[in-house]
Amino acid sequence: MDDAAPSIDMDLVAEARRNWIDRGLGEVDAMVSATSLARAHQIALGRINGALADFSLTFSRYEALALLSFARGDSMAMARMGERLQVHPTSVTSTIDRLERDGHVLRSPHPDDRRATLATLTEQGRNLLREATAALEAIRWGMGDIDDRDLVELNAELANVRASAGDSVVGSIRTDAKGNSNE
Amino acid sequence: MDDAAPSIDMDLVAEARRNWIDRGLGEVDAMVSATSLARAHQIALGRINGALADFSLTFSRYEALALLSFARGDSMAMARMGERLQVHPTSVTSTIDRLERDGHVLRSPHPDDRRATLATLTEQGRNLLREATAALEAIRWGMGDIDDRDLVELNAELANVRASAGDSVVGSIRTDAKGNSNE
DNA sequence: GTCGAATAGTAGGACATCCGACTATTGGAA
DNA sequence: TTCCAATAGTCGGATGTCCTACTATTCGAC
Repeated sequence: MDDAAPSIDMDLVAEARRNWIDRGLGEVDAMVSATSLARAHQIALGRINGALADFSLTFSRYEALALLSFARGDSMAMARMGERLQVHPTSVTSTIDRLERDGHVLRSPHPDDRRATLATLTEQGRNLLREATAALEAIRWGMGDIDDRDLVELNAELANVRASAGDSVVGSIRTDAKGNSNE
Repeated sequence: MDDAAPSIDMDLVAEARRNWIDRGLGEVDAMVSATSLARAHQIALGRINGALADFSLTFSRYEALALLSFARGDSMAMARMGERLQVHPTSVTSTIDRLERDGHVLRSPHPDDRRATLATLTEQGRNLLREATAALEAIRWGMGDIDDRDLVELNAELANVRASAGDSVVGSIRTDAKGNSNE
């Protein structure tokens, strides 16, 4: 399981930890967490984008397609997409621009609010989404060979981070650190 | 502890999980992990960059400064920086460009290899790094109010992801899921 | 009803990141 | 010694993300 940048024969996170301790700096566990989180994200995202490259998609665009596919009529106002995807309105504009350029999405005026614009999944976009989803499943969404039990534990730990930011977190209620939650 | 984008009163990860199950799609735990990982990273990075904005720094530039501060002579060849930071050579060029522009780093020819360029921390860069580090400690590197025990558990779970990518992982050796490892 | 605050979308700019291509230099093989 | 592959750094281009600013529209207060 090697990918996402050839790894040096050294634990970069442990290296950072040692350097920090040597300097007598504080919040070492938090520093290590932030570092690990960034690296793990880089790894997973790299794998995901690698798999999606075969479809000329990126994770951002894939997420937008998936979101639309779950909406009534396969369409949604762009502002609402930004809320769901937790990105800035200008990022939605950018994402929809490219999806529309490639024929996966269509823009249309909102019937009840002339300020709003509806983004609608096209038939082509729906088909692409189906194929891309299969590809992501095939690579287990970039989570490597980690078994489901560990994934559930990981989710529980990550839920702490999300909860600390005020995110509503349900379903992943902290358990006995054995990972037997998720309704 | 609210920040990093006002949270909707709904667990977006749990929402995704439900949609996935409703469609009968597979690898749900992996999908949830990838989604949680992305969100947690977004939260932590947002807090970190928010704190660093007071110093006109970004996390990328901060990491480069910190890396140089750990090197002999506060300097390092750019290619080696790319290896340590796990980023593309062009990203190092970009990062050093801005750090040099702001007077935090200096470029100089490598004494033994005329192809290479050494990046060296300036006195100003060293001082800025010290202040920025204090600011990051103050916000616990974006990890919110999560206690150290949970952070160690989180690190252990994230180590699985890093290890799955071939990263050398030591120090964070999996424990009894109680988080009492780290050498 | 009218007017100002709030909302929706976009343009322009700054950053970070990757990729491919290109120049300069190094180093090992023939 | 010569020559080609590998390495170091940069440039240009594509994406994604955020911020600020601006236009258009909606909506609530007065």
